[in-house]
Amino acid sequence: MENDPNPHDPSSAGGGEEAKKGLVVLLVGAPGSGKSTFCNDVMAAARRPWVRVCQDTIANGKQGTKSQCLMSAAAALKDGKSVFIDRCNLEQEQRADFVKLGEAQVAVHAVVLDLPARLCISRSVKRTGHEGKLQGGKAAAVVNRMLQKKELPKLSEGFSRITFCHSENDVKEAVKAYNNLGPSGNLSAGVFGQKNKDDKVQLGIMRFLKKVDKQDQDAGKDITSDQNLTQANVPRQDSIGNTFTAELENKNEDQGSLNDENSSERSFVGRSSCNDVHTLAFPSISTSDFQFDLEKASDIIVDSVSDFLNKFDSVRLVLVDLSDKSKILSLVRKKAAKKNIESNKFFTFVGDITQLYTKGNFRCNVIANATNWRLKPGGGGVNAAIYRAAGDSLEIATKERAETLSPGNSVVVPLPSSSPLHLREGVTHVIHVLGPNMNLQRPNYLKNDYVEGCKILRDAYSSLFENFASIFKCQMRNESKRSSSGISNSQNPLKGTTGTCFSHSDQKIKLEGWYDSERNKKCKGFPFNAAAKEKISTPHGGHGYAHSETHSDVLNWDENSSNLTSSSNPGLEVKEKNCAEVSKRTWNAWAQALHVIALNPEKHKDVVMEMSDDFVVLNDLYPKATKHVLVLSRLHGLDCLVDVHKEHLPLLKRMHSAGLKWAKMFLCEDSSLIFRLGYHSVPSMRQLHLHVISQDFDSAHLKNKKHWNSFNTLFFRDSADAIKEIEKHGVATVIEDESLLKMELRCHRCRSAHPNIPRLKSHIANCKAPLPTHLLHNGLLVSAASKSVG
DNA sequence: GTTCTAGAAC
DNA sequence: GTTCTAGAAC
Repeated sequence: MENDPNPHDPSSAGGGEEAKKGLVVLLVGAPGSGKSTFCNDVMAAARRPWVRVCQDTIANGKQGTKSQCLMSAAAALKDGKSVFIDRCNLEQEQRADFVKLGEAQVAVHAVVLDLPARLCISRSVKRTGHEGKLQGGKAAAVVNRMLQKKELPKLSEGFSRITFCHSENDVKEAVKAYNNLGPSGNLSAGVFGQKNKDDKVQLGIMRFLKKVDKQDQDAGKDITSDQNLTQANVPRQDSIGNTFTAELENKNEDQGSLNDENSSERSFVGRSSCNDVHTLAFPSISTSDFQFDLEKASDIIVDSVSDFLNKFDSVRLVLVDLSDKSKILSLVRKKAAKKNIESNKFFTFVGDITQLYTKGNFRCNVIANATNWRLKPGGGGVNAAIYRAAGDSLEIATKERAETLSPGNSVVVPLPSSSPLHLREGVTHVIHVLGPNMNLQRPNYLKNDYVEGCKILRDAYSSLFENFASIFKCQMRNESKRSSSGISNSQNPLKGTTGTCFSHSDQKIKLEGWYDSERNKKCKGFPFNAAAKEKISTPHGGHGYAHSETHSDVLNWDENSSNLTSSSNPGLEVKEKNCAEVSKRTWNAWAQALHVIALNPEKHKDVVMEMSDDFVVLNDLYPKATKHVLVLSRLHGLDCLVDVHKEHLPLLKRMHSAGLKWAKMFLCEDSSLIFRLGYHSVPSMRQLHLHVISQDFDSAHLKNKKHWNSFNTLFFRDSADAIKEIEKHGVATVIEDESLLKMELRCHRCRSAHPNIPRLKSHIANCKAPLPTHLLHNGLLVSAASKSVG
């Protein structure tokens, strides 16, 4: 091979030892962007041997495959030549294997021919005799479709140099640079010529959100035009551009551009479409007048926000500060980025919390007030500003609910519709919250006791967020009762928590009355005292979400009875009914397959990998990941998780251990795998079965939204959590809301949203973000590093 | 659970 | 024209 000069290469004779150092240059551009012309122009007057690898001609002049291109390129490199990869390379996934050609021995460059779409289309439409047979009318549609998928290359993909060309002149300059490159020379590393990298990204999310005018999608338009976008779709952008600073730019620097789409969504949503999303704006608690340490406070904010957002979808939290030089905002931004907090759900905002809508065009239906223990107006800062802006009605409404507040607590006050803050800003509730005080001039001074201080600050944020949740939970329940069609998924922020009305404010606070009469009737009967403790073993009455385990210790929920459920809870009534339906459910013939195997495993030795008296292990017939096995209970009558009670705990633990053992065995074969063990809330197949599934989700059998969401929403109940809950309450919380299966498609690592399964799959194949902290920290994953779970 | 397919979306 | 989803049938 080494002595087989490539016929495409005019200078394949090679050079001395130095000339053996090749270079890989990936051209990136739509059809018609001039990739082949670029290669030809460089090669016509090159000072080093080049090979052009073109997929359209690689198979004896005909269209070939990607692997043929890879082989041809590798051979040329081995021969000491430099290689142009002349294919569109518009998506990261398409580029990845070519980048690997470098293997640290050879520099890999990208030249991006990012010319106007209109120009590419007109060239493609006009040309005849194109190598890839892409010409004429068909070309316009193809170019447009390809450009929609465009992901601009990043250095983090493995390129040492990226040159962006936006005009014919830029192209000429780039040709010249590569022309002049001597046999042993190299061009300096870095990104050159990039402009306005968000152009396409904004378009992407606009399309995703179906906000782009139909005509903009027509073939002849320059779809990268920023002007079109803003004029057509983002009215009033100017009025808010200066104040809205939802900027977590450092987040996931090395992830694919779809994550960038998420960043765009963050600001887009903030501008115009958060009216229908429950949004809480809150100031930093205790860091101003109460002089709490900013570093510690920012850690607590980020942790609390992260915990909360893990529990709910379609809700937003906004940390607000008046100053654009705010230290707390910048600390939180930095830490939120580091923690991979979902950037479309958590924002920072520079501005006046009482004028978010009128000055910032940013609608928040709930705002938090960092108040004083007497819940009185005045003092200064946020408290004074909110009382002033809300008028007397806030003071009156507050008095009706509570007289005082102790540190670490909060109280919800519905804002009368006559309040200027309600009328003008659309704020429906104010949540007063009191944090720890480190200022000796103020009451409850903690004398620099940061152990106690941090605990109280965590409690304060937990209480604040729980109270925020209680507002939309009660509203939703009411809506769902009013509407026979139920709650649409897009507006349902619940991630499956058991519906409860709760408050974390002081005992004397009046809890009824802040929601409307119908809800009131339902919620009034809810026990707020220790009596509820006895009812915790009520079937399906456990807490809603595994994360609350940690909170419950801190907040002593049993004492407050705030998150307990009982049969008087409307959310629970619905739930119990559903559970009854599930247990009585009839199973179709196709759903009996596992049941049949469980009862007679010896007749299915072809599929059964391990057999014991009470379970069998088998490969999932349609695995949704590289490794996906089922640990199948053999107990008759135990069909799904809602059937499981305390007496089944030994069985559940044995199944868990078996699952763990198989995961560890797979890890010995491939240490890069990571496993999760759990149950589907509502299984499709009869007979209790535990899924042991690797988190790559790399499988052709993973085909639709239901497949994805059944493993990546609260529909999937981690085995370790289920066991803990059954130990504690006698039953496991089961999220029977099937709308979970219809949720938007989000990457299980970085939480970026994707419009369809193929796009999601190509993203997850490359996403390097860590798995969610609640899985990592609660021992719910089995990896080579941990090799343990639960 | 899967397969098939009409029709929507691109 | 191709891709993708979602609902029906099994």
